[in-house]
Amino acid sequence: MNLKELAAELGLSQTTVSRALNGYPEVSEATRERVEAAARRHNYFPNARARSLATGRTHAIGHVLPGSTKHEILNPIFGDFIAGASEEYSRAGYELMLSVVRDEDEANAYRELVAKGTVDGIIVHSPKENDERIPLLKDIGIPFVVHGRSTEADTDYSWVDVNSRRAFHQATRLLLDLGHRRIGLVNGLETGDFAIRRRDGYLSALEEAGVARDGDLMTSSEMTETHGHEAACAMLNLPSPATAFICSSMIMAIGVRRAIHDKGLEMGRDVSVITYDDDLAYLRNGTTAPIFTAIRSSVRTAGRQAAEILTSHIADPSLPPQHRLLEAELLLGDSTGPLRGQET
Amino acid sequence: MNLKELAAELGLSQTTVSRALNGYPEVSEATRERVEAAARRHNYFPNARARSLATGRTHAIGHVLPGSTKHEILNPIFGDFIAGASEEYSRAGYELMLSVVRDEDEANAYRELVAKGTVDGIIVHSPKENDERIPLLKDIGIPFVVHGRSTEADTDYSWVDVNSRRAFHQATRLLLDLGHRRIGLVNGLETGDFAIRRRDGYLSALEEAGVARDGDLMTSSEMTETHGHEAACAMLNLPSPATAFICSSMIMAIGVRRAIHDKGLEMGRDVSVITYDDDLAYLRNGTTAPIFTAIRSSVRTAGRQAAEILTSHIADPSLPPQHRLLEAELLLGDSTGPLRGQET
DNA sequence: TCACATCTCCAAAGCGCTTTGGCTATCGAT
DNA sequence: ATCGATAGCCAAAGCGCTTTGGAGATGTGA
Repeated sequence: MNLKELAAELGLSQTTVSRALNGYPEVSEATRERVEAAARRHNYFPNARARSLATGRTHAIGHVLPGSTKHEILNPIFGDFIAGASEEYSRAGYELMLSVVRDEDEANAYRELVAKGTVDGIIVHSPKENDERIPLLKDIGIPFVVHGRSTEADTDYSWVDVNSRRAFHQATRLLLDLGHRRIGLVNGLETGDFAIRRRDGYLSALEEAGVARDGDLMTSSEMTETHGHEAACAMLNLPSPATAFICSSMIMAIGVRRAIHDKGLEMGRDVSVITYDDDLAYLRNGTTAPIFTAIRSSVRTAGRQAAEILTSHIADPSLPPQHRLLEAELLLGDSTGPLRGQET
Repeated sequence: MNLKELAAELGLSQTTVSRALNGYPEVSEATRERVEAAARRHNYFPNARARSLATGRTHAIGHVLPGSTKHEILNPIFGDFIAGASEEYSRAGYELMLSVVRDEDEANAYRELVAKGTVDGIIVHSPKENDERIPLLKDIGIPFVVHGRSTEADTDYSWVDVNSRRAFHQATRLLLDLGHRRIGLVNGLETGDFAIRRRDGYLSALEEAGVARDGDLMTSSEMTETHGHEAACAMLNLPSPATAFICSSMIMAIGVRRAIHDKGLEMGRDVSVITYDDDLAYLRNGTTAPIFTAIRSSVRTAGRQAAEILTSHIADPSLPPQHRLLEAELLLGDSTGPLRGQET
């Protein structure tokens, strides 16, 4: 069933039917109702491609992710992020187009997406330091929102990000206050901009406390359970072992916990752990009380907010870039305690 | 830059330019090269909406997921599944459209997707027992592939699935052979069809061994770490406690492992654990040797295969439904051992 | 030289919608 | 009775592409 057929059946012109369904005022209430009833009856929906050809708007948002190569892993927070974004998309009537692209093709992927006219806006995932995609998208001139920020980018653009510098500063500070001096940082890949901010927060807290940094207590790798385990094992076997850890994700923290157990130690009593917690639906940090002491910020919320900013910019391209800096909350769980030996 | 402009610049008709770019034979090699060079130079890509309006094909695949409500969690395997599917999509020139839909809207979502003409085919995720979406999609008449199967559906349709009945049978059998009789099943929600098959495999192995089923040793819940932990705690505290566990996902197994440690026991020595392993990129079961004894099947492979079937059906709708039954492999790790007490 | 393929290209229609620029009928005001 | 405004509708153009049905140029064999 298409517009022409529907109009024919109603004995109306296509113009009138179209206007009736799109809520234009120059059609009487009576015929509007008649049209709407017929549309429902025939399960009529205007063809999206035809509509977007006519209007020039696609009502679709592109999400481009790196990760089709074997070596790249698909970020596990992505699921929750789009779940949040989808809340806004379904409200505002947008579709979500997903492209998983090899890193080296990414710039082309954006150009192509825009040239082909498949999307009205783009969400940029996991920006790198001084990410070249930002000037590229500015150049192309399509609305976009970055999940995270790219330091040193000198242009202004919209982003949604967590104040992870502050969060990691705060977490490190807590461990320092508990007496810990050998604090291991189990970070994600420091090609990602957010990982760099986290490290900065960690380092600045150490510096404030007059604790020297130690390269042996800092690792950076893909955020998997096994990497967390390996990193913690190494740090626990140092001549002067780590007594506390800060992890960049729950999954890594789980690996760290395993390393602590392997060593015959107990988390919270012998070794303290604080983890960053994206509040993922399938990886909750305890149901009632938190298990890990954690710096938490919902990535689902971030997704929703990014989508909100983007749809508002598509609706009104003259809007200035918007920023949302989400503050993570520090939740005390059972995985932290005072430095052992100090209490005796 | 659009076709008209490009044609004007080349002094050719739109027809010729279009044919040149689409590889039709009725254009000379010389002009084809000239056209292709100009297209590259101007970064020209045919507008996808216009093309699909003209051809009737959208070159897009729809993935519909339940999960926009607070209570539903987005399946964490989804990321890897689409990473696999995307390999095929980018090869075959398809886009991926994602809809996250509330459960009650799902039937409508499919109808709308098709009526709007936004996709050429659909991948159905997490089918339920006797899922009504299958007859619905057959009725609508759009190519689709189901990830998983829906038992008792009397119609034939394309699917990709793991032989999880056999896998769970085999895993249970191994534990029985090791002497275990109190084997806990920590299953996913048994509204999902795959969870039912897994339970069936577990039960049939028990029955073959003449071991009576025990409701206290079987749980079914969302596949989260905390649910795994809770389930295992309860089963370890039974008057006649579990001595072994079979888990439906790595994440649950991690929760089970935590419960075992909480109890002061050691996994592999005191209590055995076998887990199902989707081979997720961010949750590898060890890098070199497996940590958990596991039944493994790559969900990324499943995604790729589902996409392959779907694109082939779109290319030739007369093809009969296709099925891929993937066999999981049982990998021995350190989490299993003979029943304690029997060895003495 | 002519008839007939064969190459290479083109004009125009059409995909299903929105939107511009009318046109007609009605009604209140003059 | 006339005029202008307004409400309600419509015909047709146009979005950017593909594809049908030729048309002209060139080559081939009789």
